[in-house]
Amino acid sequence: MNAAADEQLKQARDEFVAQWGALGTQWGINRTMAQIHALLMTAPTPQSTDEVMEELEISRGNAHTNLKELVAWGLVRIVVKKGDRREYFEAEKDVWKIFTTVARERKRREIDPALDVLRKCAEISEEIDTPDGKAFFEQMRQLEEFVEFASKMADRISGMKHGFALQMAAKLLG
Amino acid sequence: MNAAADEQLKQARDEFVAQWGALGTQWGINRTMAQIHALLMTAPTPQSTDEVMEELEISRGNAHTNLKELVAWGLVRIVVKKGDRREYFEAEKDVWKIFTTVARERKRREIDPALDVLRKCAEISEEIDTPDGKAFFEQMRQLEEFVEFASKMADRISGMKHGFALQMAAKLLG
DNA sequence: AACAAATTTCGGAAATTTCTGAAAGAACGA
DNA sequence: TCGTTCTTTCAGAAATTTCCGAAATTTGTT
Repeated sequence: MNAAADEQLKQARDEFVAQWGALGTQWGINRTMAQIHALLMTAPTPQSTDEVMEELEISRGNAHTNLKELVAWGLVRIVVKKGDRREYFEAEKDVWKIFTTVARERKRREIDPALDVLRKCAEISEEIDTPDGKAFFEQMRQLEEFVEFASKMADRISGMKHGFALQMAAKLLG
Repeated sequence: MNAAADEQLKQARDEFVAQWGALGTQWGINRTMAQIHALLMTAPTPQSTDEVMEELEISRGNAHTNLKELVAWGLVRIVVKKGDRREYFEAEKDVWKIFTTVARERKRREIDPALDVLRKCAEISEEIDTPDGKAFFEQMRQLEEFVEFASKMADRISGMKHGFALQMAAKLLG
């Protein structure tokens, strides 16, 4: 039978989960969350909290917190099976959807707060009537302008359908 | 006199440095590094290690390590003044250059390693001849394809001149 | 060479983040 | 209502990251 194949697959998935977790750290998201994401992206069926705990050898609290965090990001859905009170978790597998979701979320968490800071600093420095003051204001204004631009681009791109994005990219890369 | 204006400017800069530092944490880079970057981006002249230490109230070791890290990123240049043995540090202030530098560096640190992982996982799963094995391989392949695409886009965009990027963006946003 | 001034390194401390394990809180059925 | 099963929360422990301070090294001067 294909017990050998199953074993190989398990090894490959374990490798992916471990490495994806390590990458997650590099990206500023926590290892467990990245591991769970990798696990669910490659799971043939939705997984329960207990299955995730067992697979990754982590505590219930840890599994729970990170699963819910992934749900909050919009990368994972909760699935309920009838006749079963447990929640099961299923990851979005479409790469373009994953990308747009992450882009939207990172915009919200990284770009928007930066804009707030820059606007505030531009505002409080606008009136300073010295050369250094003007230079500071100008720097804030330029940063603000750029981040605003980035914000709009992020909205645009993450609103695109895959096909359209590809088409645009082809023009860019070709 | 403009002692009042100077005081206002100092407050505005301090605000920017503090907030930019806090944002840095969100972005997965360390607070001090982000603070130094903010400080240098808004400094009228290149600053010495001692000036940075004093301004941010941090140790010499910390200042040194993070200054050199910023230099390694390519966001800060070392400047030498004649008749002075000290090194001074000056940040790139052009927002487009900052952006392309960060884009290149993040590609190198985040995208390229992910590609390696995905290629390896695709390779070791290619031969697995079961439905789940094929599904796993296919998922790896799709992720790989997408990340490769992202990699090329990053190269393209970070190689652009500001004017050209704006032009392209106008088409996208307009 | 001897000294002074600056840079670099690094062991351990401090701060922050992440995780565990257990208790508390819901949801549901009997 | 009571018991069972699953979910959620959270205080303290563990792990990781960041930082300090001081010693070691390098660079340049006399």
